[in-house]
Amino acid sequence: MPLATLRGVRLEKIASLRELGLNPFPAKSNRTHMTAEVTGNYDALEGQTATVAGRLMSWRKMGGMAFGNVQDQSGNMQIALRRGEMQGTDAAAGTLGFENFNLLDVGDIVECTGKVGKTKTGEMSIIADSLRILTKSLRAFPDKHFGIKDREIILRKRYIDTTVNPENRVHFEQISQMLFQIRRFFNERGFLEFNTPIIQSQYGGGTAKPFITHVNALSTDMYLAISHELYLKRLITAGFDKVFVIGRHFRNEGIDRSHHPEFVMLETMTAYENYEYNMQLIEDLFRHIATSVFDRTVFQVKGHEVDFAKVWPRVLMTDAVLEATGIDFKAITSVDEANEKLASLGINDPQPSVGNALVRAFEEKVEKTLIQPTFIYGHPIEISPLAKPMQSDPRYVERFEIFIAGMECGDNWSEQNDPVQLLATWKKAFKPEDRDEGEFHPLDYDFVEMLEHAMPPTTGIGPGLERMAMIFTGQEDIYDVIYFPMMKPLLSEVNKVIYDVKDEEAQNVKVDLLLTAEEFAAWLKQGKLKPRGGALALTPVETDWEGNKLKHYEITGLSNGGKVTVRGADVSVLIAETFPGIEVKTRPVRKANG
RNA sequence: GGUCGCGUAGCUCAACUGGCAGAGCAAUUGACUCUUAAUCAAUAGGUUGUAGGUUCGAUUCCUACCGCGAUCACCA
Repeated sequence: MPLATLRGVRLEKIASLRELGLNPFPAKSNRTHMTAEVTGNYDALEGQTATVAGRLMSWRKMGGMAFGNVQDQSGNMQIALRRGEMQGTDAAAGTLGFENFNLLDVGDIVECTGKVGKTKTGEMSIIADSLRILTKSLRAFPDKHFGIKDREIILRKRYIDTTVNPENRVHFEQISQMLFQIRRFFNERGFLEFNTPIIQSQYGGGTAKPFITHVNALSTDMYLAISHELYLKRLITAGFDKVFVIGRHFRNEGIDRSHHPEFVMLETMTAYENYEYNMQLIEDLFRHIATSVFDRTVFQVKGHEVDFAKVWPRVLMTDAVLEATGIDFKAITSVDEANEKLASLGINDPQPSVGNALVRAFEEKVEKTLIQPTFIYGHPIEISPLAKPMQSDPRYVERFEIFIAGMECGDNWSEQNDPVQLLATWKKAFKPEDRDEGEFHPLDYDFVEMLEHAMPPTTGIGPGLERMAMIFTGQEDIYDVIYFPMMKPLLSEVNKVIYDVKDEEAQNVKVDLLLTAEEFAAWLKQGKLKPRGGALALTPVETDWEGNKLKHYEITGLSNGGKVTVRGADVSVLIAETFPGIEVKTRPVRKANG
């Protein structure tokens, strides 16, 4: 039967319930017990009256007897209903009698009151005195035996998956517990939790492509946070010596099994300590989560057994590379020599500095071999503009990263608090054309001014919570530790029919259009594309495809609500001619890979 | 963004080399007072992701688009 027909049957049942005087969507339940409370305290509750409520997950009716299973947050238990021994349909009490059970469907939210008891087969059940429908469902859940396997449905409509397959709820509950235990861990150590801005006028504290947004009230472009670190440092200067944020981060970059554009990172700042303090702090944090949430220290991560009880080795990056490749980057003094050594490792990708070459060699030859939790420290200063140089060798900085099962799980350093040095490093690294390209963030003079008021010696850690969750819950895809992962918007054809969505309206749901210059001109002429507001944003994009430079234009603010990409010709003149009054904001040329 | 793969009933899956699109569950109707993937009988359910093309004939072959996945690049 088509979905729309199945739904029509349910709508008719709702009408029938109303004819019987029953409200298919009452406001309140009379629940007295969770299902796990009943099954867990059966001996104490046997014979007593209890009311459970939840989703009806299965339904077995046979003449004068019926059995169902009710699922709530705590678990699932059976309800047993017998004709003649339970209340009939009663508008005043809101109860549904046996004679109207054809109006009940699997998937409905129900409430059942009765005696706690066992059926003849010995299953703990509520022997029903009465049944109420608390919410009538309009759509059928997937088959309870085969469940839901379509990856797209699992990701787009996770509520279906975690209802039909309750075992998939478990690791999300554990992730919630992890958040609680992280807060407890830091609170117990005297840290204060702050909220820092997500919409920031400058993005800083890392190198990443930002999401750009616009604040109408201030008529200015702003950025979604790529990091919260610069705000934590302002708090340190303000005299809050131990602070942390569980912050949402947004990076407009690639998506894969360990990267998601929106993610959560724990960031801390501790004054009057250096990076060595943090090594101990994060080691303790992992151990605390392992024992408090999971009650063990050994975990299976990507097929490896990882033990968080052991002391984590601390290895200099140069030593790690030396051991793996025989190349001692400490002894290398010129870029050319470093690149020759790289080439000898089969890495034909010349780097701009000795430090970059070291990191390249490390990523290629060492990173994936680090299975047990390991600290790699002493990063080259070229890639660490915010960290303090090591006293023993100023080519390297007081910084460490954590690797577990070949995955980077945190980046941490002693913070550079010399404002003159920092500004010099920034100015050297910053190139205006790299702005918004993820190469380096813009110069933040407000931050430098803050440092000039003296920020005490400080250190911070920044483990990504999704990766931590993947390690502890055994998930190998970041999409499985994010309940609502990012998906392209989609309005299904069947929903267009059911909800009577007109094509023009549906077009608002579609995001991107790809048009040739001729098509674009035609669409403008036909009035298919019109500005939504008073301004349009135009971004020229230059694509380098095997040496051929191609150019296209991305326009946002036209009536389809998404991005219009036009190939082949400069459209700014055409737009200006078609909409004389419109303000066209031309953004800098963006470079993309072919 | 590149490359490769996938998309069939509400769900899980069939359909050989291009030849009448099928089954189980769910749904509807009926039987059944201890079932738990309840059982039994009957009925109904499809624009094969969308739009084109090739062909006497397309779920199958071709093109474009939409969505998802894998992988590479960038990044954490």
